[in-house]
Amino acid sequence: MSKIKIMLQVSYIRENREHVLDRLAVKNFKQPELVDEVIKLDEQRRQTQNMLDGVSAEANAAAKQIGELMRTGKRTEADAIKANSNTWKEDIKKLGDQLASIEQELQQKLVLLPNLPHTSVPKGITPEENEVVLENGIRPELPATALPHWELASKYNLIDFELGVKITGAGFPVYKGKGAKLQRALIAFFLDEAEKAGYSEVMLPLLVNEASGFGTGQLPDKEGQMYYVGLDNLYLIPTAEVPITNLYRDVILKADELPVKNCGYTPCFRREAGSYGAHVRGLNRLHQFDKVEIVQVVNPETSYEVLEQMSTHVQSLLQKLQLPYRVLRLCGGDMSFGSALTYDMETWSAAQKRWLEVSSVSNFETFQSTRLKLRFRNAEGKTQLAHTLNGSALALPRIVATLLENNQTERGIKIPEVLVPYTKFEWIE
RNA sequence: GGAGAGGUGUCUGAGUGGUCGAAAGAGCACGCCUGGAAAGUGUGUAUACGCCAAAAGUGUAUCGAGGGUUCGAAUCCCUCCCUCUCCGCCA
Repeated sequence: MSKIKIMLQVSYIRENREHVLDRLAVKNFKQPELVDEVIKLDEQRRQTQNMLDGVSAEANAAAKQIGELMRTGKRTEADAIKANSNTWKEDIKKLGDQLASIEQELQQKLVLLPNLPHTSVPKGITPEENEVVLENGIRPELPATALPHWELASKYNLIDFELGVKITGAGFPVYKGKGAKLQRALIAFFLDEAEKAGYSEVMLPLLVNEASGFGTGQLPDKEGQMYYVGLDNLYLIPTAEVPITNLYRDVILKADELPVKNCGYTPCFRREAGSYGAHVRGLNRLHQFDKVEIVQVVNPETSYEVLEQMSTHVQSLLQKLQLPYRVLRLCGGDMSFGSALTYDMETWSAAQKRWLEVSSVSNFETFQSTRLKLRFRNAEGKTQLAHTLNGSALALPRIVATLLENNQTERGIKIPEVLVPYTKFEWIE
């Protein structure tokens, strides 16, 4: 297993110490002292390498000389130089070990540093401090007899949660009849829309290796959130982001290959350890769910523009489904470890009377590309880290939840027009 | 699961101890040739980390990973990982 090194960002930290500290504070980062520790270790690293390089250069030159002398038969002179070799060897070994352990320590600290938030990220710690960017659509007023989606699911025989418990456990629903068809319709609809927006579809492995987990930042940070297949040392993907983005691990793209735009449908598996209670009923929080993901690899100059485009795309889906939604700009404390700026899209669940997160669109800037070693050749012909972005477009369960709840009528549940060509039925009765 | 083969640069592929960061070809880039293209032809074409204000330059490391032998390792030895082929099983 090759070690994933993320040294690429060290020089940035060294040269922008104040800015790094300033940004980390917005993310409410608890160990700012790590920054100075990293800078100090990097200093030691460079010193040590300098010494090591010097000794190695001497030893290399001597070895070359010995070769020359041996060829011309001057054995005595060769032996004289050989006498020095032990000292070099010891020094090289010693300095090499030292360098390795410094690098390892540096590496361990570096992975503890979250990505720096963008300047537009609001300060804040709790979800309540997220900034509402916009709200769109009309929240339906339902009669008092309106049912939450889990009751609708059972009334119309769409989803069987108990059967899922029997065959697997809680959080693994069984979709039946029109419930199953609705899943398939949504997946096809989302993929078609993504394709129209220029994303090319990929179908992917649902299990990934350790290197992939590190590449997108799930490891080591969120190890406990992934299902792990110990026998083969593989992880079930928590999102298609992982296999899609890792397609570009260890890749140097040509400038004209950017932007890379991919979409993919996969089931997603999340252990969701520790989240139980009133808010996880029905489809609100699952261990397995379906999602269409969009991913872009772009030139850093355009990444924020692209983030807006992706946000617009996700919103267009919600508009077409006629679901009331709002867009949040996450505050520093609520953002994920690797993100520089995240928009969350939430739909209004009219029976539960609360907002449900259905998408999260993020710009990771170079956080992932550093780990992935994902670069492109810029106009000057030099390699440069690309920016990566991804977003859900969309995750199904909460869409289904709001769709069932908001569209319930006395006759049954009305399917949004855009979906009818996919479901081939207009009503769930 | 059993047996065998193998992992070299963007790719194919040579290389069994020094002159090897690595032949040759393909691809790609730029130039010449051409009315234009093809063909032909010339040149260039890995990455990271140091040193240097920077460019130029230069040092070090990297031939799956790690360790060992040696003055010197792509090449020899050990361990691990991965891929392929055949057999078995199988959607």
